[in-house]
Amino acid sequence: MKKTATNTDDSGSPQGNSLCAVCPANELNLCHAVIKASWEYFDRATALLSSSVHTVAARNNISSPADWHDAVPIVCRGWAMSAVVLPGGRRQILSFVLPGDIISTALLFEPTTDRSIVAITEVSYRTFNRAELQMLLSKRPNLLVKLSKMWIEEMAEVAQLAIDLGRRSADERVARLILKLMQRLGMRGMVRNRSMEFPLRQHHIADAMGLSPIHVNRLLVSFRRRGLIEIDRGHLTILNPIELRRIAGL
Amino acid sequence: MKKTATNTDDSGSPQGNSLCAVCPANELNLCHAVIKASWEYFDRATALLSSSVHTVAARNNISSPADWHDAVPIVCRGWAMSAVVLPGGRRQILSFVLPGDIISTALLFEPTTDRSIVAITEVSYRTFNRAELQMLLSKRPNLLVKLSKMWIEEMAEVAQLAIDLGRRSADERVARLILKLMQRLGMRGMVRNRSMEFPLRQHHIADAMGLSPIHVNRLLVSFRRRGLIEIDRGHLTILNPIELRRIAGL
DNA sequence: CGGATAGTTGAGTTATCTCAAATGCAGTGG
DNA sequence: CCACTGCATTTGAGATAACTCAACTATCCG
Repeated sequence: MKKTATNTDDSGSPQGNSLCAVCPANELNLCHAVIKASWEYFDRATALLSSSVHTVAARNNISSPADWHDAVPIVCRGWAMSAVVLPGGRRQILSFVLPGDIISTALLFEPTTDRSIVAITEVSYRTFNRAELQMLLSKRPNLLVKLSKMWIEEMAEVAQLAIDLGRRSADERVARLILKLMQRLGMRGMVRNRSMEFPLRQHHIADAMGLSPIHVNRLLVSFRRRGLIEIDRGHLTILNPIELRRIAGL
Repeated sequence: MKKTATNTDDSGSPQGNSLCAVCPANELNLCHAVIKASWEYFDRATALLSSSVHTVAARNNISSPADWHDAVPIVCRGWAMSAVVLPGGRRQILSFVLPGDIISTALLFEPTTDRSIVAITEVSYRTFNRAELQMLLSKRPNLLVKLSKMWIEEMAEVAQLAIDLGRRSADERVARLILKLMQRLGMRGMVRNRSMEFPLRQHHIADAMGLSPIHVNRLLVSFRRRGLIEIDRGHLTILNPIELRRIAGL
């Protein structure tokens, strides 16, 4: 657990090729944390906070349901997932955590969570002291408004998941997942030519969308045969966005 | 839209047989709002707020996705549901709103929501002025902590729904729904002898649990045949809680 | 009585799952 | 360089949970 004293990288706007204030240059390829409006504020503010950086190998746990967190973790690099494990080996992935995402907004207020956070790729994340963050929140009412928006958005995403799982077909779900991920990565400037990094295994898609991995396989094969997408060496390209959106019901 | 000026019913503690500070005696059979810790505070505070009472007949909309809300509604009496309608007539119920529930925590901060709120029974609800409520929040840091807990709980419920829909069998889901509703009503003192008011139609259960109404029917018939529950004239009784919990996976 | 809403039951269909086995691929160690 | 292991993907075959359609019954309410 290396600890960096204070973040000295507070160089200007986070857009374009500038680096994220949350992550020093040598740790981060792109700046993502800005994608949510709220983060503009955090970005400026976090330079004043103490934080520490951690790296976790693919497949390793970042946090378990029992763990106690005195710090709030934010992902700088890599993909993670937030999931719940049920008896019988069943698992439901509740969200994929992309660079710039706070791992769970609830951790801003509570030191524990009932979810497992697992790294999908190698993940670097930075943790901030909760007490300091809360202090910051109480001092700046603006921040609170932004936080509430962030929270509402997080809630809307889980609700959307419930809707997908409850009332949409397998095709629809998988198409939506792909489109959503591309949209989220797009906001981070991590999409080029409708192509994105795609480290998910088929069983991740299955556990996220409430399907069996075998069925996910057949769906993906079918999507490829129909010329909708292409998956190649960890990258996914959308070949026919119009048709894919139609299937997704958008 | 009748409007009552100020709530004059601020009589003592909300426990026991006393009446809820939020709802005057003649509108409410029992006091429920206290079940969440946060409401203890609201109860005392809301006597100072202006509010108005509305009544809506069963099946009628309380709010539509497009509606603009300057006020935050809280249910005093009756059951409602919060749902999203999809193309193709599909519908996902995201939560049942019971007496004492704020209709959606998000409405504290945002004037619109993407959900339909529909009365299941006749519903009385009271709306509070958002600006005043927010003022109150900013003045009392304690309230904010309570609010965050409330919010985390709401998030956990939606997440639990997603888990149920994604990774649990139909039996499991329906058993869990029944147990959860009884637990929630129990906290409000609305359960006697494992029996509760149960105004849900089978299609409500279906839309909440991502099933077809016919399948729900067969499940309920089977539950009854197995001596697990009894449904009679709008009341549901759990006859064999141990077995029902086993099916629910608890 | 009639009309609306809800519940029940049967029969047949289908989306999705489970089990099983084959293939490919990437890393490891001799 | 090869055998070996671990993981992911693919494909087949059969099972089943849940769905759809359709008809019948019950209940409520004006």
